[in-house]
This record gives sequence, C-alpha cells and structure tokens, in this order.
Amino acid sequence: MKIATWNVNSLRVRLPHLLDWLRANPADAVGLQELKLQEADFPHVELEAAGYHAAVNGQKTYNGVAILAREPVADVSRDIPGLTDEQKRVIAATVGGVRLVNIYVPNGQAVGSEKYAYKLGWLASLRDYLKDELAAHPLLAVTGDFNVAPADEDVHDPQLWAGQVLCSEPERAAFRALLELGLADCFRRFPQAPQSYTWWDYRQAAFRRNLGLRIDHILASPALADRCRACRVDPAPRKLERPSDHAPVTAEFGE
DNA sequence: ATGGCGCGCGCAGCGCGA
Repeated sequence: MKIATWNVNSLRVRLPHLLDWLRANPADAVGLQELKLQEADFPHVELEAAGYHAAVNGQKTYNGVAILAREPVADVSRDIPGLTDEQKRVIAATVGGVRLVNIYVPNGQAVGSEKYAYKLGWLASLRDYLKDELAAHPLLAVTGDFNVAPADEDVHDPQLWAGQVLCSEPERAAFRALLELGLADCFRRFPQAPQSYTWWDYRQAAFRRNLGLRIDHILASPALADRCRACRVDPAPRKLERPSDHAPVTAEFGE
C-alpha cells in the first residue's frame, strides 16, 4: 500500500499536475492540503475518472483538505472532535484497513503572534485527538503539511531559521509529542540524501538553489511503521510550470 | 529601505502563506 501527502496550494490550479502525478505514481491513498475550495467545487468527476474516490473537508479561499483513495473510503470524520475551529484542516477516513488522518497544521506566521499561539494550541488538540485515534486504530497513518521542520537537518540554513516559525523549539516540542505517542516519522526510518526538503519558497529561485525545509510528513503507528518499506520525496512536480511550492511525499507499506 | 512569488478575490491591490 502506497500512501502519499501533497499540499497542492489550490486544487483548482494544480489539478492537471495532480492528475499527471497520480498517473505516474498510482498511490493507493493521498492526503491533500490547501485545496482552497469548497466541496461543491471539488473535481470529483475528474478524480473518479482517474480511479480515485474522495472524502473532502472543503473551505473557500483558505485551507481545505481531502483524502483520495482507490478503494472506497469508510468512516469519514472531519475536524478535531471537541475543538471549536472554523478552519478546515483535518479529515480522517479508513482505507484498506488503515486509518488515515490528513492534516494541514496552521502556519503560525511569526513566533509570538496570535497565529503562533493558535498553532501551538491546535497542535496540543491534535496530540490529544491522535492519542485517541491510536488507541482505536492499531494501523494509523498521519499525513500532512505539519508546518514544522523537526530538526536542523530538515532546514537548508539552520542558523538563518533558528528560533523562527516552523523551526522554533515549542513547535519542535509539539512535533516530538506526536512521536512520543508512538508515531514514527517514516522518512527518517530510511537513509536519505542530505538536504532533502518538501517545501521551497517561490521567491529567490529557492527551488533551483535547494533552499528548502522538510515540513510535510507521514507518521505511522508502531504496527504500521513495522510494515514501512520506503519513504521518499518526489521533487519532480516542483520543476513544472506554475508548481505548488510543496512536493509530494510517499510511503510504501508491505503486508 | 524591507520586497522578492503565487494564490484567492475580483478587477485594485491586499491578506496570506512559509
């Protein structure tokens, strides 16, 4: 089973890239973030023609997440139970016996800002939610744009980014708290090329210069992590015309 | 000095992202 995650930064704009990528990389399930559209505008027809069912938690202009799957999706859940939040950042579903939780973590804007406080509170609620999901589902994958670079090796210039949003210690502690639930960062279970990133700023030719961050992740519960055979970033779509600023990440799981 | 790029919205230029 192949599970992928991709922040498409507007599904309307990126649908051709997504369809091309799915043809070349037929993942069994895909978590999408930053749809920037409501479900009424979701391209169900095009994705069904490509062989994918979809569960959608849409929002106009901002946020919006979906789970695509070759098999029908079951037990769809939207948002974090008990958290009052107008922003559509979470969707969960069961696909092929695996529970998938797909998330778009708040950006946080700047350390010390209101949005940063919202991000840290949101991550604390996420932790509590995932603790419950782990207890209920031995095979659990968490896909998404976490908006946290977990360690300095995930940052092109750790000195430049030291203490900045996406890299600050409270954000990294919140990420570690997810790992302490028992979730594994699939990417770091395997040898990887140095300077492997998933996001590059549109400005300053950041992609060409590989000035990136690794902020998109696939986490797996212990039983699922044991089955993880590979995890990789695919930088190919970032090279296209009008790309998303994020690259997709894929993890493969055996029986 | 303090933007750079790309998106949505909506038709100018701003808020937002990371």
